[in-house]
Amino acid sequence: MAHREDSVETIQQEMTAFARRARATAARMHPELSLVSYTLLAHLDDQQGCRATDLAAHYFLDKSTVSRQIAALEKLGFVERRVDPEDHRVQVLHPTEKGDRVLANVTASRRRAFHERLADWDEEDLDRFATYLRRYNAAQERLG
Amino acid sequence: MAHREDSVETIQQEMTAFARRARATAARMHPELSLVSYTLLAHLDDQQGCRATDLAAHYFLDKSTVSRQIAALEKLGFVERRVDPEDHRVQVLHPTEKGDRVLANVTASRRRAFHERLADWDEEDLDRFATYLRRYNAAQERLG
DNA sequence: TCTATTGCGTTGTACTATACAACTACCTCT
DNA sequence: AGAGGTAGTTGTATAGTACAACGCAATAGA
Repeated sequence: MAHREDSVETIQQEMTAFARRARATAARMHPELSLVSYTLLAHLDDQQGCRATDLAAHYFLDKSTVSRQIAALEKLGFVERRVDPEDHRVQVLHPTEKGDRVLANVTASRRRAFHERLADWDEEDLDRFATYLRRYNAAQERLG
Repeated sequence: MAHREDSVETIQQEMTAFARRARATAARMHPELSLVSYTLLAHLDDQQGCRATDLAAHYFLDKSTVSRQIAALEKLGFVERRVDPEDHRVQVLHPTEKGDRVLANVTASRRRAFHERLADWDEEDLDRFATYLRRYNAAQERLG
C-alpha cells in the first residue's frame, strides 16, 4: 500500500525532473537541431516523407507550429517540399541530403549520450526499463 | 549485443517522446500552475523557503528566469518574499497560504493522473520503474 | 577606513516554441 | 456552379528561457 504510493511518487518526481530538463539538455548537446526539429526531421526520414498535417496530428502540434518548424528546417536546407501533383494543396516533405547528414550526426550523438548514461546497466535492466517506458507512454497516450 | 542496442534505442525514443509532450500535457491538465512554476513552488514548500539563487542552482536555470518566475508567482499571490535581516541582498521565498492551497490541489491532481496511468501495474513493476528512473536521472546529472 | 571585488536580484533584449484565429488556395460533392 | 471541407501560411499573443548590463549590499584587502 504505502509502497505502491511511494513508487508512484518517485515516478512522478523523476519524470517531472526529466521533462523539465530535457529540452535544455538537448539544446546544449545538439545546437544544430532542437528536440522538436530533430523529431520532425527523423519522422520524415522514417516515413520516407509525409505532410505537415500528418506531423501535426502525430505529435499533437498545431499546424501553424509545424508550418513554422518546417519553414525553419527548409531555410536551413534540411527539408524540401514536393507539391503533390494529384492534389495541389498538399506538400510532401522530405529530408534533403544535407538534412539526412545532419540527422545522422545528431542521431549518432544522441545515441552515444544515451549509451554513455546507460553504460553500466546490464542487459536485463535495459530491457525492462525500455518496456516500462513504452508501457508508460502508451498509457499516457491512451488517457490523454 | 543487438539486444542492448535495441533497448537503448527504445529508451531514447520513449524518453524523447515523453519530453516533447510533457509540458503541454501538464499545461493542459493544470492551467493554474505550469510545470516550472509547480516545481519551484513545490521546492519552496519542501525546503521551508529558500533563495532565488538556490532555485536557479538546483534547477540549472538562469537567475533572471527564476526572478521572473517568482515575480509571476508573487503576482498570483502564491509566493511571498522575506528580506533576510542578516543580509539585505537576500530574499527568502515562501509559499503563501494561497500558494500552499494551489500547490496541494495541483499535487493531488498530478498524483491522481499518475496513479491512473499506472493503475494496472503491479507493485514490483512500479518499484523497478521508479528505481530505473532514479538511476537514469542520476546518471544524466552526473554526465551533464 | 576606504576601496575593490563578489554575491543577489532585476531589467532590457532577444529568441524559440507554442496556440488560436483569420486567411488563401485548392479540392470534392451535390 | 456553389457549398463546404482540407492544406498550409500568416498575424498575434503568450510562456519560458538565456545573456548582458545594471544597482545595491556585503565583505575582504590595503
